[in-house]
Amino acid sequence: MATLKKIGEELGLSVATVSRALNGFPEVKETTRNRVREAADRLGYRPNRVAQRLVTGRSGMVGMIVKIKPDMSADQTFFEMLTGLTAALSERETDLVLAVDQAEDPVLPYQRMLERDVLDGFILNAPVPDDPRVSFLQERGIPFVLHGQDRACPNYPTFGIDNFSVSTDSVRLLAQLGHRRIALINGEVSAAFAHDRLAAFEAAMEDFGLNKDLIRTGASLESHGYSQALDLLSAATPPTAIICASTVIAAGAMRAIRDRGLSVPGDVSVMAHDDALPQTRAINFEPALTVTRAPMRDACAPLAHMLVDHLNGTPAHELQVTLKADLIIRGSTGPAPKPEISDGPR
Amino acid sequence: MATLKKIGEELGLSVATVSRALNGFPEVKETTRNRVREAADRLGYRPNRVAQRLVTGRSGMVGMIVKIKPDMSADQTFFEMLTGLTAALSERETDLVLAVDQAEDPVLPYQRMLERDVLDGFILNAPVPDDPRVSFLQERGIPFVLHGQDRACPNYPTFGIDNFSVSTDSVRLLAQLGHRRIALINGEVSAAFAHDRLAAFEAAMEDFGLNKDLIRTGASLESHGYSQALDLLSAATPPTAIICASTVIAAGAMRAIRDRGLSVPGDVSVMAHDDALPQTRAINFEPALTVTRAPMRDACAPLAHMLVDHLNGTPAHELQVTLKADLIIRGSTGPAPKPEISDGPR
DNA sequence: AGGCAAATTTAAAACGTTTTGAATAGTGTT
DNA sequence: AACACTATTCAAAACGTTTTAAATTTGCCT
Repeated sequence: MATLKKIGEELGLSVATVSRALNGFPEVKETTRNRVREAADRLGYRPNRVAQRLVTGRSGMVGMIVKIKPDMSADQTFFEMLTGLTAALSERETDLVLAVDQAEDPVLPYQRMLERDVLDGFILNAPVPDDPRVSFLQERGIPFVLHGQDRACPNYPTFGIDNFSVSTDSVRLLAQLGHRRIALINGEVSAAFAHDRLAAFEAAMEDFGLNKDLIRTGASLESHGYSQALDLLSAATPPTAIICASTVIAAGAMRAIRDRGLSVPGDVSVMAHDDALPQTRAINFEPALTVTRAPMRDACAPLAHMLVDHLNGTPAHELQVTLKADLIIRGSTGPAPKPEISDGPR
Repeated sequence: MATLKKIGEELGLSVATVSRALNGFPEVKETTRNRVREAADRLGYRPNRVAQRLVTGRSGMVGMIVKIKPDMSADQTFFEMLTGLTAALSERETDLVLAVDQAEDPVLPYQRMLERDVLDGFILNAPVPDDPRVSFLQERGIPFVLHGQDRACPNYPTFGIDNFSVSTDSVRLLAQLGHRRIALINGEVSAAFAHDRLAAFEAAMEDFGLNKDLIRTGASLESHGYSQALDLLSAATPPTAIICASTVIAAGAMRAIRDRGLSVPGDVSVMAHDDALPQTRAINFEPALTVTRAPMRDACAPLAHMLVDHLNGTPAHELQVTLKADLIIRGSTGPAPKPEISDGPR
């Protein structure tokens, strides 16, 4: 293995100069820098990361803890995230150390990982409102970046989408199409994103003077979408439009609508939020699904770079990105069916 | 952070003694060792892994590359493996660095990972016959452990199951039950395990003087099991027993048998090899599935420990384990139906 | 008490890098 | 030719550990 010393001996230079030459310090003469670069290339020099880390006090590793479900499966997006994160982190000379969490206590695996290891920081995902992991890591001063959002004005880096606008845009679109009875089939409200979308849905419905009583919550499963939609449609005043928290739920909802002998969008408009799950593509729906869209995979690179930037000293308040979701109108939404007499407020 | 130096100053000892005391060297006096241990506990000492690695020349990280399918999903067992591996590796103070492989060239991701990083070794899984990754890593002297088997007499650590006995045991069981027409619905023969099971199936059938022409190969999918079984059963001389490469395939095969109006095991016996996939449990079949069994999860700890042992100098030939699969007889296998006239060799 | 071996401890080197403070080389001015 | 800069390079310390070789202490025997 070529080392700085070897390059120095080769050229009659000190290690200090060689180090600075390669790291782009301004005080080294250009001709020297070129000689050093040439020698480094020729000898196949690669900096010893372990030595770098010893002196800089950093480990070059960040942690992420995957929560798995009892059936040992994980989120559909997990591999996409993993791919994107490792790729982006490797650009910054950073490794991703993974652990799997089966514990009840959400902070325990983080605690264990900190004890065992020299991790520079964490990537946190799938936050719940007032996430205990956030306070845990903040108390100990461990840097992290949160995927999603938890508090309104956090003092830590976050990257997420504006879940309020997801609901607001959806409601506005449907209201403008003349829908009055708009249902929401939400995800688990224990998740922060669902919590925010619910609050925004209620607020938007109120803004438009609409009843906000058609709300269902549960897991992001096809079967949940199916059963909840079926239930909504069999009520005395069924919805004419359904907003689904995910394309998976939308798939179930559309199946329920068809089973009731109704059509999309003739009788019921359907839309969803689209995280771009590889298995359930909104474009492949029949008719193609109208969505608010913010692909999970777009979050990988920003998350990685924000965390490394934060480790390098960029203050948290410069590292807070909230993306607005795109609104993509396709065939699954249309004008509300002709209003019935009993529709309006009495 | 407490360091060796700090503990030494606290007790009036040199760092060398403190180091040796904590690492269990025999030449340090017991009373001293206890004083050091007490001080280390009291000060919350944790060895700086980066410093340890600098001096030992090891990084304390091993790599594993996950191959994902185009739909961004991975093997069903992946999370189970991940859980088991990280747990076992952490016992040996080793981290698992994960990368995701989407490349065509199987060695490219390994090359990239080696360039970028200071990895001590690799865990290789899902080998193909004459796996190019094996020769690649061997050429460069990178230690690794292979999950599964590739060659008959490898000179590297391996942990796998005896796929020959999987087929032999299955064929013997069915032959002893009087079956003459035994089919094999195999996995992709590109995988080493399927290749071995096929070879052993053919050999075993020959040993029993049976025709070995009822062989199908393909992906480990329910739909593959279904279509292949359906096809086999509609032949002129359908099988009376089907050996499936996995429980997933068996699920499809059993569905096909029922769709043909046949019963298990009355008309057709079904058995499979069981890697203990969490989603498809042999015990939950109706009737419960007879299997050769070797849970994937049992491989995690051995793989981890074998790799670390190998890194610590244990020679490869002491690190080669081939487990025999258990044969678990349940309700899906039974005596062959009454033989027809045309059965025997003419 | 003196001597010798064994038991225990120590100082120092090593790993490869970054960084501090000092030294040298180069340039232009008087 | 001496001076004052600035530009460039260097030696050495530091990070925290392991390990080698040497030094010290201890115990035992005469």
